[in-house]
Amino acid sequence: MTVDSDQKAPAIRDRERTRQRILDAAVGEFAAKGLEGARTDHIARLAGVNKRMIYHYFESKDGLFQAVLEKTYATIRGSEARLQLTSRDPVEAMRQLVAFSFDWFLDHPEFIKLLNEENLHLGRHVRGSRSVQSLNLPLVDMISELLERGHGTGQFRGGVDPVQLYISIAGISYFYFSNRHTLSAIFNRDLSDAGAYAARRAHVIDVILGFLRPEPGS
Amino acid sequence: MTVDSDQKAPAIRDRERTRQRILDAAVGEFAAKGLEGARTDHIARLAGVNKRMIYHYFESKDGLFQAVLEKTYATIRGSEARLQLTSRDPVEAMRQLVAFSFDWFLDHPEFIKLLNEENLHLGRHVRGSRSVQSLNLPLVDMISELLERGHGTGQFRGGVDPVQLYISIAGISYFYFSNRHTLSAIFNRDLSDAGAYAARRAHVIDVILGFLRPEPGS
DNA sequence: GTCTTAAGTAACTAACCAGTTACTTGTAGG
DNA sequence: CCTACAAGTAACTGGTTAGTTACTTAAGAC
Repeated sequence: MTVDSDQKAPAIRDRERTRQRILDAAVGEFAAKGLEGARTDHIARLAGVNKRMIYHYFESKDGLFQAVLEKTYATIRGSEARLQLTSRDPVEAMRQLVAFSFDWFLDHPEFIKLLNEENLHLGRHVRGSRSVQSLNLPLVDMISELLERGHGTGQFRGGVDPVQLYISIAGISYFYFSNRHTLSAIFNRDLSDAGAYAARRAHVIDVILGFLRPEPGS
Repeated sequence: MTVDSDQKAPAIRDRERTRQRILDAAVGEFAAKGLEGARTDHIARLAGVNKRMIYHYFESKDGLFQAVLEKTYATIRGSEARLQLTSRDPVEAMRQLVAFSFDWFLDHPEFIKLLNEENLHLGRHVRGSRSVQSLNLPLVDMISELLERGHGTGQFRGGVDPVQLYISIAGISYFYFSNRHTLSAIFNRDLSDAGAYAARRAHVIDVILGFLRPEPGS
């Protein structure tokens, strides 16, 4: 009877690996089914791990969901921090920033699903998380810097609150993706194909840059 | 033994009333707990109706959820149709339209919750609903008319797709409300008080009207 | 080597919940 | 009046599921 016969493979014990496998499986399951819809048995099976391990490492289903949120936030904040706005021109740099935000949602549908779910639950996991709240916000800092510099050169209007603008940049893309299914049904038009994405991307950039144009008088 | 003793009240049989009571209770329950989180027993108890009646009138939990969505959409479409843009000036009228959209989300938090839930489920109830798809879209028509008229007077830029603009107007407000809880945690700032609402409302109007200003050259 | 601790397992349970069954009762039409 | 049918009820069921128990086993410290 060798190790690779039909016997169970010898259990390799690796704290970090097991934790990571559970987390990866949970992201998909929670994004697809929501917090109540997700099944811990299914997550364990996907992760190739005994269900008991979820409770060993994350205490509860809610604990696991919180860990998933923390991981997701850490990932996007990391990418934001690494974002190099290659152009020194504020208008071009802002265009890149808005495009980055749009593309992130396009490439990370699970991010949207998880945030929706968390907000349906009134943000109780995020509120309980030191980790999420301690992450800094690279995009808001970049927006501040660009607004100031662009206003200095006369390319942007003044008096724009960077946090409001951040929410607008995120929201104008986010809503399209998060509500794609109901919007598609209402407009009887598939908003999920490449052509629709390209059109939306161009529009979103137009709106933000159009808004930021300086007042005629100033 | 009179009717108002501790005996059960005589069952009044009223198809429409019972249906309506179930529907009203279900809106609250689904908005608060989501599709999986909602409990049919709880809906029945809230409605003061036997649980069997849910299945009598709506066939299944999913059927009830679909009916709730249909009711919700019918309500907003009705309000949109009754919207009187009092100003003949396109800029003023657009301001009113954007404000209407913002205020609707503010006054109807359940609308946002239900749409989020439906999109988490890939819009399967909306897709199965003839009723939702047959509703026309008064706001899109109004936006079209305003865009055209405003471009004619030189107050608006040209070449704006009314459907894209509709999605932007909705999204820029919607995201703020739907993601209020996570945003509040991230910014460590309460976005749910009256002052925050007023600031957001002003910003949203600014963004849309700022975008719509005509190109300097044209 | 052995011993302690943490990783891992299989089987279980208590609670829950969507949907059903088998029934009673109010009411509108003739 | 009475009867046919729809409205309404109480109690139940079968399947599911988060979380637990009682246990075994790998691996690092000394």
